[in-house]
Amino acid sequence: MQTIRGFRDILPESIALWQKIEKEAVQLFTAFGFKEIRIPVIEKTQLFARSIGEATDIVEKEMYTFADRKGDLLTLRPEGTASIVRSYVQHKMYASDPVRRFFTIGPMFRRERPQKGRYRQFYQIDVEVFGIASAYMDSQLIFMLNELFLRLGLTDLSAHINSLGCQECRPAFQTALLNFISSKKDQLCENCLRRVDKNPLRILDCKTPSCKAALENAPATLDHLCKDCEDHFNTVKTNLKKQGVAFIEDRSLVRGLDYYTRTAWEIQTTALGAQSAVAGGGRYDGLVKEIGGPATPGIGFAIGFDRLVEVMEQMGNLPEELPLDLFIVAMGDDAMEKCYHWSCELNQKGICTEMDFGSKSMKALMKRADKLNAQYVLIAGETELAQDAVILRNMNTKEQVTVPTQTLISELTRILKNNDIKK
RNA sequence: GUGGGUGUAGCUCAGUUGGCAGAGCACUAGGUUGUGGCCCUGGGGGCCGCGGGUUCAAAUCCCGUCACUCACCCCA
Repeated sequence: MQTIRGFRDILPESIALWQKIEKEAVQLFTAFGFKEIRIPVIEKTQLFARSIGEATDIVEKEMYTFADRKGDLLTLRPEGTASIVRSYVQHKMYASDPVRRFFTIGPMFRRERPQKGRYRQFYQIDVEVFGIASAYMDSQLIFMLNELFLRLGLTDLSAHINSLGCQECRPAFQTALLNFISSKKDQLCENCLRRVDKNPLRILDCKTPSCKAALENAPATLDHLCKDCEDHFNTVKTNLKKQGVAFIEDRSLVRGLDYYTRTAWEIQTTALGAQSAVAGGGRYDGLVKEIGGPATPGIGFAIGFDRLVEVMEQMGNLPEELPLDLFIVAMGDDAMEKCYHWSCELNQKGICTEMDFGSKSMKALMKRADKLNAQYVLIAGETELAQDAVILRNMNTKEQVTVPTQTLISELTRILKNNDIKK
């Protein structure tokens, strides 16, 4: 038996890094006023189809969709935004306070062909803001994301930003784009020809060389922004510049979800082969209304947790494994029983202690202590126990002291708590 | 969905022209009666991915299949 294709176990060896990233993210987001929200991993298919867009790759061919026993069409969430918007609307959060800042962390599912940095179950750290239309929110989110990467020690990432316009300016832009494309149709790939009717914006994002060449001088959303969108985008850029957040204005950045408006961005890396995006986001001012709420601006981003972990692993940026405070070597049945109780008591006091419950030779037990990187070893032998004492060995200095059993716990607590501070 | 690469011990990998299934690391026991790392000696471990075919004989050649992996596509 093994995991199904594209799914994987995250084993204890790599968990420390996941926890470190999660801790930094939660701390930072909390400082910016974000609250955690937890949402289901399954929703009605319709939710994703409506929000992400019927003609997108995600909805057309990547979703895990199935009928439950009653026949309802359900889908394993391919992204987090739709569910959070649904939650915002369902609980009528706009009524008591339309301004909300959320984050959530969890698995997403897309049935794509797996490769480096791409899995069918992958994790996202998701951030969403409702009720704030100002460009200051856009720049603040990008600033916050940038700050997280800095804290994690990531430097060779680049932020790509673009503006996709809004309901006002997009129709005119689409007309201009379609006009341009109609003269280049013979140079477009099959996919793009399909997109002409369904979602022409996506053609700009095509990586096929012939398409890229044909679209070199294609109109960009940036050249067709209405006054409001232009002001908005300028404010975002000005803020970022003043804050020292480096970015690249990328006119071809479109993104594969239909709900984006105005600012869209992506944080890219070269460390993951073809999978360049470590994080991506954008504004979605029409989505809340689309899902049945009042017109409410929204903006958010998602971080590819797995990819972030991989980038950091590649940089060798790994948290140190915590050493074991104490390993207990018990020789004989009487010693075993006494040690068992000491061991549990120390565990209760938060001292990382382990012992072996089998009857092994002392040499084997010492070897195990060494393997576990134990800082101290408590040796409970018959000779010492006969005098109500045990030996405490410092594994680094090889110093050994005899400790009376009466004061054992207090003595160990003292020594090992000091040890903790040193770490 | 399409294409390339790879599947042999827990891990990393050798395996010649088709001829007994191998190494290093890890594990385990001992050398040292009760003291770790280094060293030495022994031991356990294998459906050679799976199924079929060719052959006296297949890890090796052929066909199929599955998995992993990288890339296209798309995205986190």
